[in-house]
Amino acid sequence: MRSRSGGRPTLEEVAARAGVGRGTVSRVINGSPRVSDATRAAVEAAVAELGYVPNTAARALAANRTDAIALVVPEPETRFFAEPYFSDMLKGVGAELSDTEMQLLLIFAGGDRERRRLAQYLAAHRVDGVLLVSVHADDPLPDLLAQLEIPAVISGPRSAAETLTSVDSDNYGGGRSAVEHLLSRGRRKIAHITGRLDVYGAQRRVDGYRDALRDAGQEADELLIEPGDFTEEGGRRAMTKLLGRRPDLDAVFAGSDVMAAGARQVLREEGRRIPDDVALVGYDDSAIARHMDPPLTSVRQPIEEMGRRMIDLLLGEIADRRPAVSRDLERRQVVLATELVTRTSS
Amino acid sequence: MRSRSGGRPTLEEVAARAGVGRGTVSRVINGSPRVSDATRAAVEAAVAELGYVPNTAARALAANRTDAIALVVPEPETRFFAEPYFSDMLKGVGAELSDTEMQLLLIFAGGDRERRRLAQYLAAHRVDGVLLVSVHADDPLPDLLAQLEIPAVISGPRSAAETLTSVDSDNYGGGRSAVEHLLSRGRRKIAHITGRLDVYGAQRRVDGYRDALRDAGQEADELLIEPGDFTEEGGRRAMTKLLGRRPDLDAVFAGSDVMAAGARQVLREEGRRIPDDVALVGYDDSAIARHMDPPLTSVRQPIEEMGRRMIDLLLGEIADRRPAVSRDLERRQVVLATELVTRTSS
DNA sequence: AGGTACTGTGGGAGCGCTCCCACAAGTGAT
DNA sequence: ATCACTTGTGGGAGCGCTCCCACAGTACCT
Repeated sequence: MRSRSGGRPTLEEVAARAGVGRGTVSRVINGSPRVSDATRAAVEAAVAELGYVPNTAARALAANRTDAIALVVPEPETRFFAEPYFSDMLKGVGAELSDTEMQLLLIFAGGDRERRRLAQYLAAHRVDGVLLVSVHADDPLPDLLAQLEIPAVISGPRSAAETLTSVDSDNYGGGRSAVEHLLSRGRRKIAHITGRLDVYGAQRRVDGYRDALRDAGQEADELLIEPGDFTEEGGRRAMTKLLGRRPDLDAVFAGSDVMAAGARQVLREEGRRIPDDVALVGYDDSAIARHMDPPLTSVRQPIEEMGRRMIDLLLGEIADRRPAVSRDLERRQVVLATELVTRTSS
Repeated sequence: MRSRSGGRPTLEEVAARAGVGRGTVSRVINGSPRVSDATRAAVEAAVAELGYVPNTAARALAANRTDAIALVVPEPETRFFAEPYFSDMLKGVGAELSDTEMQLLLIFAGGDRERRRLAQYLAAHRVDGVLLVSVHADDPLPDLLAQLEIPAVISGPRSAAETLTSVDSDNYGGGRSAVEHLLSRGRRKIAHITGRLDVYGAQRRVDGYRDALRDAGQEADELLIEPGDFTEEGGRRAMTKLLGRRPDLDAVFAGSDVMAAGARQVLREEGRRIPDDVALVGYDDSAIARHMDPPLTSVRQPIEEMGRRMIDLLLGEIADRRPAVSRDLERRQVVLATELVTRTSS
């Protein structure tokens, strides 16, 4: 029961089979309401009998869309797998996309070469939209996307003046809550190991740290702030420096769980007990936090939820752009609340 | 300097600009040798001036190919991120693909729902070929691919009678080498925690284990063999059973590092020293093996290399099929050597 | 009765390529 | 000079859809 030339059945063949025109079949396939029930049933029967599956290439050509979006990770694969952040986000993205026709592509653009390939790829408009995660302040990718007029949503704005639609967690509030928690536990000399400061979110956590101290009538002591780089080794280095400068510190707020793990090692080596001598708070509430000894108090970001919201917004942008509708510039910056998960390290 | 209607430039426009015909531009774009140097230069100049990028959809429609291949993972995302196996394979795949026009899609098909979506996807011929990893014995996916006549390469054949092109590491040899190593260290009561036995590779490791013992004049003791499931918890369970049945065992060969980690915990709890009382050997040589205490002797599989070979073979199959050339059925089952990495656990 | 509106349908035009046939021009043997 | 190739080139046809215009049919107003 195969069609002409042994190939896959076409719209036209379905139309012939159902005794209707091409347009009608197209309408049924695309769920247009302007089809009578009887006709719809006839077409659906023909589709089933022939095992018809639309030709995506033809559709893409005619409709000028691809029904695909890309999750672009401007990091090497290794990093992607190492950080649970991405896995959680992917879960949210996948979930939100699962009742859609959209196909998700995962594109790594760590090196220069991959960068160039990606630029070509985007220039060819091979995707309808882009999800951008983990972007640094000076990354030109967002501007390229804007120039190509490709709908895009960024996770973590590059700055307060981000022009792209973005979804973020409340890094400022997260930083505040960590410090407020430590203050409430009676800590007074609270150090902060920051993330990479060219990441806006890390910057905001520092702001939260500062303001929480200020609101408690305590000006931040610059010697208690040491920049890290989100790695374990960076956490170790920062902790060592902090202990050298302020041996009397009684708490550490690290900008990520991984850095907290590094800090913990140094504290142990120096004979400081956690939390008795020094309280420790991390950020991300990743698996590391739960398995650390002692279990780590950490600021949880709703990463999966962020993934879902990003898809929401992106699909919205894509839909908006289709009939060249006016775009509302409000509510393009979504910020989700964080939550402090208290464990025995503080 | 943009083309008609503000859209992207088309082949036709490039042709006009270069003062040649459409066919000629197409030949240049596709690297046909049948173009004079002067013409080629003119076309390339026009392409550069207009910033021409071919429309993939149109090409796909006209040429009946997609220039995309899928890496299908019949597991939930979680598993994918948890096991370093996938990350290494992806690295090899990416590397081998990087000087190609092929786009790689990553598709997870853990649940039933995803399965059905994937089937639709494949039926629509949205990829030119498929890479299949981690397939169980009773998985219908390979047959679906065969039926749809989609080129595919499988990592780890389903059985000795695998019909699909496959790339595998020498599981049999790996199992042998682990046991031979333990024998050479003077161990005589060597237990084996197997992987999931519906995975052909796990089965083969058992075969290697058995044959190595037999060749040493020692028949395998069935009470020393306990099936696991590749998880840490499974390793614990199996180890507990083995110790119960054969408290005098002096070595354990685990079918994966993760299971070895589980076994190690139980051995510790039972007060057995590693390697003094019980020698331990794992499989995969993953990060776990290096970081274990004591560092774990393990059988290394060249996973990245496997990824590269899979792409090689797949691209070959795709190319072969294009002009309906006869296919050679030899060398369709590639087996790569494993290597025992000796550390202090044995 | 005529008008106006809406609903459902058919099919032409066209999306931007590749494939392939036709053909001009050049090359070398006869 | 003729023929037979080869090389380089132009452009028609067609890939399988979507978009949209045209139009028949029906419904409901004047």
